[in-house]
Formats: sequence, C-alpha cells, structure tokens
Amino acid sequence: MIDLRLVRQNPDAVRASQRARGADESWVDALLAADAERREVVKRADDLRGEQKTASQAVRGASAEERPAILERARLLAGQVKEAEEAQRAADAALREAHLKIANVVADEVPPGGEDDAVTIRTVGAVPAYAFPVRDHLEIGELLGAIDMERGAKVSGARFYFLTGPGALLEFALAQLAISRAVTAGFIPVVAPALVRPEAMEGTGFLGEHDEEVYRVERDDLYLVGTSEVALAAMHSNEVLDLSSGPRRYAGWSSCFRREAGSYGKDTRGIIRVHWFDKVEMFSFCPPEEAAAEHLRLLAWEEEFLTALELPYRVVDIAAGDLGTSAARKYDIEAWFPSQGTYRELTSTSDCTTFQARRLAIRYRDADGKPQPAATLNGTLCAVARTIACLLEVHQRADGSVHVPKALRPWLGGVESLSPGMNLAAAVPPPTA
RNA sequence: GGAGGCUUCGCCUAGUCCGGUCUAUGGCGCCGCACUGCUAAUGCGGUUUGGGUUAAUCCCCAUCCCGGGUUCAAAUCCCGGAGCCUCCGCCA
Repeated sequence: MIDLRLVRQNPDAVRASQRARGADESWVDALLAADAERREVVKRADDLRGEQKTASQAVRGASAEERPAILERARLLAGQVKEAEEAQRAADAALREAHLKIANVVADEVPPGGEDDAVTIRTVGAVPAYAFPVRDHLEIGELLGAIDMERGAKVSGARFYFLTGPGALLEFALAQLAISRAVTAGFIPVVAPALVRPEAMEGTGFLGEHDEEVYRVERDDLYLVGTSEVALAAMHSNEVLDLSSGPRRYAGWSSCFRREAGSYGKDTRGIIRVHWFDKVEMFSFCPPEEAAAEHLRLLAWEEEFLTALELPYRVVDIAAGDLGTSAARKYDIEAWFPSQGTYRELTSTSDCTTFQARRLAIRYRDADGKPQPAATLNGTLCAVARTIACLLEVHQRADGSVHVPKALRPWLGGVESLSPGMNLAAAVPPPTA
C-alpha cells in the first residue's frame, strides 16, 4: 500500500498516478475521506478508553458506600467504549479497503500510455539470419525429443508439457548457470515454497485485480505462487532487516503457476505461455533512496545473463498503464524469436518501492535508528521454459541440431550442440571440474 | 491424523494457578554520561512498536503470538485460530 502521509500532503501526486495508470482518481478522495473519518473515530475511542480506565481504577479503592455509584458510572462508560470501538473497527476496515484499492505511485520517468506504449531503451545483439526455413521451438523440441506437449495435455491439460531428454538437461543447465552467476554476484540462493498463505499473496499485491491469475488450494486456504517473488518478499514480513551493509539480495528457485485466464488463443503453441514453469528470481531489499539504482543493477544482471546465452534482445521501459499493482517502474527484456519475427518478453524487473514492504511490515533502521519501510525489487533471472523456447529457436541449425552457448556448456558435459538422437550421457556435467 | 507442552517490549527471562498502580521483573546486548594513560572493569541514566495530538516537546490510546468473549477491570479466566517443541501413527 502507498504511504498515507503522501496522500495527505500531496494528494495531487497520487491522483496523477492514478490517471497515468488509467485508474479511478476519485479513489484518492475516498481514501482521504476514510482517513479523516478514522482519525475522528479513533480520537473519540481513545478519549473514552482513557476515562473508563480511570473509572475502573477508582473501583478498587472505593469504600463500600461509594462503590455502587462508581461501578454504575464505570459500567456506563464500558458500554460507550464498546460502541466507540465498534465504530473504530468499522472505520479501520473502511480505511484499509480504500487504501488497498490504490496501486503504487508511478515513478515520474515512466512513459505514459498502455500496453502498446512501452519505450525501447536499447536493442542489443544482431538479429540472426537463417539460410533455411526456420522452425519454431516446438518443432525443434520435438525433433530433439526435448518437449512433449501432447502427453503434457493428456496428463495435466492444455498449457502443460513434459521436458524430456535434452529438454530436461537444458532446464537443469539453465538453473545451474543462473544460480551460479547469481551467487557469484553476491545473491543468497534460496529454494522457496510454491504454496503460500493468503497474507503472502495479498502482501505482494497479487490478490487485487489479478486474482483471476492465481491458483487457489481452497481446502487448505493456500495459494500456488505465480513467481517466487511472493515467498521471497513474505520471507521477511514482520521483521526489521539490517541493511547497513547494503541491499539484501536473494536468488530464489521455485515452480510458478499461472491460470492464464483471459489469454485463450494467445501463444497456444509450445511452451511460451504455460500454466507451470520453473524460474530463478532475483529479489532485493534496500533503503528506498537506493531503490532506483538497485533496479538498474537487477536489469544489468538480466542483460548479462541473456548475453551469456548469446540471445539478441531489447530492453523496454513499461508504460504506466501496463505496470503491475506493486510496481512504480518496470523494465522488460524481450528476446528475439525467429519463428515469430519479433521480440518477446523473457524477463521483467520491477521496483516496488515501499509498496509491498508496507503491507508485509518489512522494515529496516534508518540513520536515526528508526524502523522504516524498506524498498523491495524483483527481477527474473531465468524463466526456464520460455528461455528454452528462445534458445532452441535462436540457436537452431538446418539439420535440426541446436548450438549450445559457451556459458551453458559446463553444465551440459561440454557439448557444443544438441542434436536428434544424441547420446545424453555425454551431456551431463562431468563428475570432476 | 491422535496426545501433551509452549509463545511476554532485539535475545533470554519473572509474572499466568488465585484478574486490580503489570503504567510488565531481572539479565545480556545497545546508546549516553561519569570515573580512568588507552582499552577493560565499575557506577548512574536511557533503550518495544504502532496510532492520535503537536511547530516540536509534553501528553493520551493501544500493544504480553493473532482474533473473539466474560468483567467496572484481562499478560492472567473462557472460546476459536496460527506457530514452535515432544511422543504416537502415517509417509518421499
């Protein structure tokens, strides 16, 4: 949730943000009204509680004669307090509801517009030319025996898949590469739970307008995460972090689950858009004033990873209307998909400023030693399924084999390419380094 | 799934049986001051987190895992929930 003090002191900034997102700016005034109402009600309840407290203290020392009158007054006050507290509860709930409705305040530099108004910041790597008709990733995956969609559908339904043989080895190789690069950069590797409580889901902002996207396990009141961001953010909920020696950074591995409601007909072929995939996610806690710089660092790590995979890409600055609830700013990296002749999203990094931390009560001590909400940031290091799809396409050859980027070879037994009918035993890391 | 125990202001802890200056005890840690060649030790003082109010201080309210309830009054009694531990059962 956003900072209430900002809403009080500069409501116009919040209204402007709502406008930029294409959201209702009258919600800001509703929030202000709820805030004013709550403060009034709280004051009344506080005063009454104070009076009642004094009255009940008096009961103790009262003589037998005084006692009935004092008790009578205390009883009367107790009734009033009860009413006042009920009013306070209602006002608190109303404020919270109004507060939760408002998405994070958009950063000033964010481009205006919606989904189609992302601004390309830079394009890196040459788009490859092929002297043969290109295949899409599924054709290549099937030739290699790497992807089995039909059986995925048989077992689990549409948008599920099996990774088999070289496909499965690729998944592990990418995971190893991503984690080892992250650890080298100072991230703490984490294997995170994929099922979380409602508080974690709500705290990260995924239960608002996006709850259609989320799988819910009703029987146990748990949710399947769509990204390990959820577990990583909630990991330090209700804690005061020590950030004096710099940002706290995690590289989390988990499976991710998405209902993909409303995406019927989009990307129905292959493993670009699926209900389940595995992902290495970067997550960072830092003081708010460092967040923008940290955001650029996450972006840089993402770019370095794609460069290591020898994938051409472009970086886009997402427009205000296309930002997630928690994000103040977001960069996507889109990599080249030859079969589609276009760039498609491969990673995404968001600066959530203090929005998530406020909901989850994640704080740090500022220079004065006061606990303050921390900033949280997240960024994809490697969304495995989609990365495999991109790799297969970009690095395909006429004979159906696929070039293995140098960075990935140590995790694939040193092989330089994957080819149909290959000896899998040659493509696992050797027992000694 | 069954039985029992536990959860107190950073950490440890007293208090809970039997409700009332608990406005929560003590230790450790931390901060300040004093003393002292330096450090250490010692002494004194301070040290939960929110909300309200304020120019700021003061002050007020809440806070003993969370949510309800009983009562004039709840850390303490009752109900529900969460987490941790032990044992049994089951299980990769």
